[in-house]
Amino acid sequence: MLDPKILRNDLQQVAEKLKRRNFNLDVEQLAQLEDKRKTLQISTQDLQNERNTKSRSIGQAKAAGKDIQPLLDEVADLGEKLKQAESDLNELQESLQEIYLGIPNLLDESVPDGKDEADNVEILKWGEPPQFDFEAKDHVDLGENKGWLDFETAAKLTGSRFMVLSGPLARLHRALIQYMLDLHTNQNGYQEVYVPYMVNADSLHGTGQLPKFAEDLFAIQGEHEYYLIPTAEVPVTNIARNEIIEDDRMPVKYTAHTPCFRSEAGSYGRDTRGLIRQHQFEKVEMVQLVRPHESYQALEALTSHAEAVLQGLGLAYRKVALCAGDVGFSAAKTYDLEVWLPGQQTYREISSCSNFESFQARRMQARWRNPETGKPELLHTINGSGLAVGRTLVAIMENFQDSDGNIHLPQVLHAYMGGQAVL
RNA sequence: GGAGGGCUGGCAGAGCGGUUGAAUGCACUGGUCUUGAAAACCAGCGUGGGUUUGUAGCCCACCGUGAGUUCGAAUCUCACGCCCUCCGCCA
Repeated sequence: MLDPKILRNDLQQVAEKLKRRNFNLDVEQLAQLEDKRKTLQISTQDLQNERNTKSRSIGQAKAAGKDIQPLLDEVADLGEKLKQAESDLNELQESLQEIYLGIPNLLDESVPDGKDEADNVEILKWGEPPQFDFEAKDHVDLGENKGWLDFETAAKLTGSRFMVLSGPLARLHRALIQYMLDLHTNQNGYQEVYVPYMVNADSLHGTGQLPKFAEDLFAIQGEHEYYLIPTAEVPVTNIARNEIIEDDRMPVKYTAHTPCFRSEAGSYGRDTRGLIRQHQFEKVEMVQLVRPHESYQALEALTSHAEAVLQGLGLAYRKVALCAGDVGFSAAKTYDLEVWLPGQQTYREISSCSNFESFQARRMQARWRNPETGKPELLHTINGSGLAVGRTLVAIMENFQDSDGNIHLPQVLHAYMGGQAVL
């Protein structure tokens, strides 16, 4: 959520900035509602003041043993008027809130202009895409030929966009998770956390998935209104919801491995082959809660932590800055890391690292105590994948295949595979 | 699933329906004292919002959440949520 104050004071300017993301803010409507809110709030508070004052005088009169009937007559119709005013104000504030919750974050000035992912700007390339003297297979062929990757059984068990891994591939999948967590905890200074895979609606409002993106989520049927997490970002970031973090604990750096569940409602035709786009996938996530003036520096650091995973695995990738039209709803700035996939002859997203500034923190009321003022202030939230495990598995299979369809594992994984170097 | 108990400021913990936004203690901040520190003493110390050029003043709201009773609710009623204890079941 944006700061309501800037929406009031610089509405025109905010609308101008939002145009960069192709978001049209109805300035006229907002200004009108805001105007109404102001008068209504003032009159309501005046009535409340009147009620408080008169009630107090009734109490005093009663204590003094005076007749309070005349005073009671005086406030006879006040209750009705006040009730009406309060409910009008409430209604108005709710509709304002609804509008506010639907407004995306303002972009950082460094975000390049652009309409969609085609306009994203490449920042750097790392590593060389491998050259094969044979026709490179994609991960589906490689996995199915070995009998380790099975979409048909998954379809029987559940439906489309699920997979069954078996044998060495299932182990490699697990090994990747261990490798990533160890890297982040041992070298990058993160604390590992284990969190629920189901969350309530408040948490999803906090990080911005609700109310706007409900169709992307799986909701649980039953007595509780719970949702399967679409990313660990939701439970991990919400650890700070309604909390005030003391300065000596800042910055807070969490990493977590969780499954992620996405309905992929809006992408029926895309990536139907393989395990690039599944309803259920594993991800190792990094989340940082930082002091506001340090957030952009932290975004660079966090992105480099994700890059370290790719570098450790020896996978060629590029780093792109998302353009204005492609940055997600809650983010102010996002870097994507895209790994080279020989099977597709292209770079594909494997990590997304974003600075949300105070956008999520305001929704969550996640604050830190600024030692300079002694006051609680909204903190900034940063997160990024480090990495998407399923896609990392794809990258390993496709980049390190040989002409016989064997997979040669990067050195750092050998220990996690019990010494095995080739699958 | 059954039976109880509880949710008050950073923490602990009071609170007859009427100047209670809330005693007291701890913690914290400033000051006095001290060579310095501690102790002692004095003072300050919640959050959000409105108005406003305003970190001034004034006003409003907030004692788990939401409704209700009342001129007036932290205090009474109802519903829900969460926590704790005991019994049952269970990885």
